[in-house]
Amino acid sequence: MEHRWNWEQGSLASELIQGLESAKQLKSPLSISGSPRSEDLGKDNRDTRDVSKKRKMLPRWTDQVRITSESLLEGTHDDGYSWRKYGQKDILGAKYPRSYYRCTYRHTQDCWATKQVQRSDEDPTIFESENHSFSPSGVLDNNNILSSFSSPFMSPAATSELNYLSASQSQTNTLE
DNA sequence: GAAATTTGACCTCA
DNA sequence: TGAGGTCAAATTTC
Repeated sequence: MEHRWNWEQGSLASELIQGLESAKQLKSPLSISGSPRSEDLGKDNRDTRDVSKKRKMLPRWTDQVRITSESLLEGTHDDGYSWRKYGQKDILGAKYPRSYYRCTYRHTQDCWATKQVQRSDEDPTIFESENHSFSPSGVLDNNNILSSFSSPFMSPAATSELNYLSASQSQTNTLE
């Protein structure tokens, strides 16, 4: 895992800058510190019942990225995780389904990170990614924070979404 | 044949 | 009780 980070940190740094620029342009609620959203923290704090059955416990944060033809040409970026899709759901009020991804090495490397990718209704070129990452000890790992924060969008997850987007756009073009 | 994705069912929570 | 999140069998891809 660590070797992967070293291998990628150069490109990740530029990705981070790009992501921040995109976030500024989008006026997204993205926090520079990559902290979990306050509303979610509040929700988690309220939930002090049966610990074993708790859901939505992991620290999480969202990021938004506009997918452009340029970013497509740049190829895929890896965020340090290998993501595997485990579900997709139609979300009430959302135009596009939400996809659910988890770390491929969940069992072999105790990697319990998950993320959700949701296309924006207003702008289908924007993908909102919500990351839930933590180390097995329950303490956030710095690499996890940075890697998930910096470039979660062109991993296989986003690539898959892009394929979907491309297909949708092709259909739209055909219909027009 | 192994790994990844799809998708319907099931579970949990508000 | 409905919506969101996860599981797991079936299917697809490499």
